[in-house]
Amino acid sequence: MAPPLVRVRFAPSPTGYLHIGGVRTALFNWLFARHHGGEFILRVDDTDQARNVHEALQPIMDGFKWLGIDWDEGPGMGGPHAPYFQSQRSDIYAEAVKKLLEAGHAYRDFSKPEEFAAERQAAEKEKRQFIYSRTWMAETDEDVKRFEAEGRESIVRLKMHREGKCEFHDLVRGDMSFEWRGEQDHVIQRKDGSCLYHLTSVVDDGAFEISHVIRAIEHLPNTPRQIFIAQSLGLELPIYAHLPFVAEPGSSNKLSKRKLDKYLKNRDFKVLYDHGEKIAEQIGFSASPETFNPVIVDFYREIGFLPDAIINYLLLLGWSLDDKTEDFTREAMIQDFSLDRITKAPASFDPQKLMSFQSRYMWRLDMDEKVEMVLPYLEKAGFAQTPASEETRSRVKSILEAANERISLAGDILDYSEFFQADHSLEYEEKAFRKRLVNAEAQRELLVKLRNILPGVEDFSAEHLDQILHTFVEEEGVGMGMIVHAIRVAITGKAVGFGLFEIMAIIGKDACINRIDRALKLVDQQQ
RNA sequence: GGCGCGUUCGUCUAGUGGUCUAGGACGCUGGCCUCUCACGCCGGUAACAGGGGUUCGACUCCCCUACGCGCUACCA
Repeated sequence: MAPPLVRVRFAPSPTGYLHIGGVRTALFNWLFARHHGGEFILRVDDTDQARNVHEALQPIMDGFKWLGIDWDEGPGMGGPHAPYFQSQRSDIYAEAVKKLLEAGHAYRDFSKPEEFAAERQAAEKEKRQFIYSRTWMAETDEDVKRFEAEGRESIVRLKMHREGKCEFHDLVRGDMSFEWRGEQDHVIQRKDGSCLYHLTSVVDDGAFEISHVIRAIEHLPNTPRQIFIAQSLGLELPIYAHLPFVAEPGSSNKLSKRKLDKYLKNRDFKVLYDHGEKIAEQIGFSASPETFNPVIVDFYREIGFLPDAIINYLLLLGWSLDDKTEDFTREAMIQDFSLDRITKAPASFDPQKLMSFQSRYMWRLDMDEKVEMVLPYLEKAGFAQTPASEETRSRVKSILEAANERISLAGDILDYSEFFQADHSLEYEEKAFRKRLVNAEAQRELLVKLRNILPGVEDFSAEHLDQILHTFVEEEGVGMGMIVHAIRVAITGKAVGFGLFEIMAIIGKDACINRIDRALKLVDQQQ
């Protein structure tokens, strides 16, 4: 059976984390494949990895799975072109090098690193373009013997064209043209026999029958040398599409994991990070910058983001359908995606806009889904048993209904810990306590009066409490504001929150009374 | 240095020679709603990097400059 017309790949290095920019690249590949009914392949670029590949790959695969980006071939999936780890494909690369050597498109180079470097430096000093003299190029067996007799060791270099142009069409950039003479005789094989990126990448793209290479723009200048390799090997050229990179918030520098400290100086970025850190602290997650960092996908999963929100946001980072559509379901984005609507300029990562997608997606969730999302946070923070009791679930549901748009991240449920704390251990915000109770004698008196009618309230529902409170203020001849704040602070410890009647109903009659009594007692003690 | 890519509101973007006194979204902001906060609603702010062409007409085409970024590795 003929392979499908579209086969694309994403080739991560096993670094131990999934970078948000990488996700965007993978997403575009994935969408392109799904749109065309093609295949998306994951290949592991581990040619240069000393570390434990399996361990370093797991977070990347977990990240993709969480985001709903699935691959048709690759680690964990197998496929007709296995293995999908470059570290296990050395023989294939060695074979390709041999072929290149035999055809005269590559040569053994016996230069010593310092000799080569000296040539380069000389060129730089004279401000002329460096082109290797090929002094130590060995093309015959005699050459090899001679150089080896000198005790030299060899690597393999590409014997690049030195005239003419490399022309190709890029689906995002248009027609591209590079002078061949601008290319170096790149090394493709080290003296220990291991091969370098350009070689392995091209060989695998060929072997996997990759139809379209969709990757970040930093690879654009690499394309001529890769085309050279592919042509020299007699491979069919893939179609290229180079994506703009994802930039730092408010800058055109490429987003990098290493610069967290710097990003934290950006206000919006810091807000996001602090929001996450607050949640992480409460669930006892140790926030190491290696994994807990807004350029890494794990960060978002840990604090309760929705994969769909992240994907939707990333989709619009360098791509748009028209001048207004912003919300895309998976089906819609697969349906509408096309490479020709990709932007050419770098797109900077905007934490605020990401957050606005997240909020919208969160609000739209069904109540049951929301409860399930939020429960693990309460469990980790010690506010609920695992598994949560029916009582806890129904309380959580009430809170979520009342809190409504106030919860954007699943971890935000921890902002409402007052509903899970014991009456005697509730903490009061000092400022609110002073303003609404200690320094508010009239309000306090009203609070005492109200407290005394609460025991007689049979129906403690929000609707009924609404009535009771309104009747109360009417009879007292005061505004609602005179009583609401005092109650809120007394029973939640906080100055702000959602509707007071809902709060009272959720906390319940006994607890409300207990908390009011306790608050009043604390006021006495302070005076 | 050489080569390449890019440049519309603070940010993501729409715009492919006249419909652009440049549209949408996020943000910011004024007001309304209101028991606080949030939501919601109504309104506001704000951009074609600069200079030359081409053209009756340029955000759109060409050239130059500036700025940013990338490649120029026995990294990927």
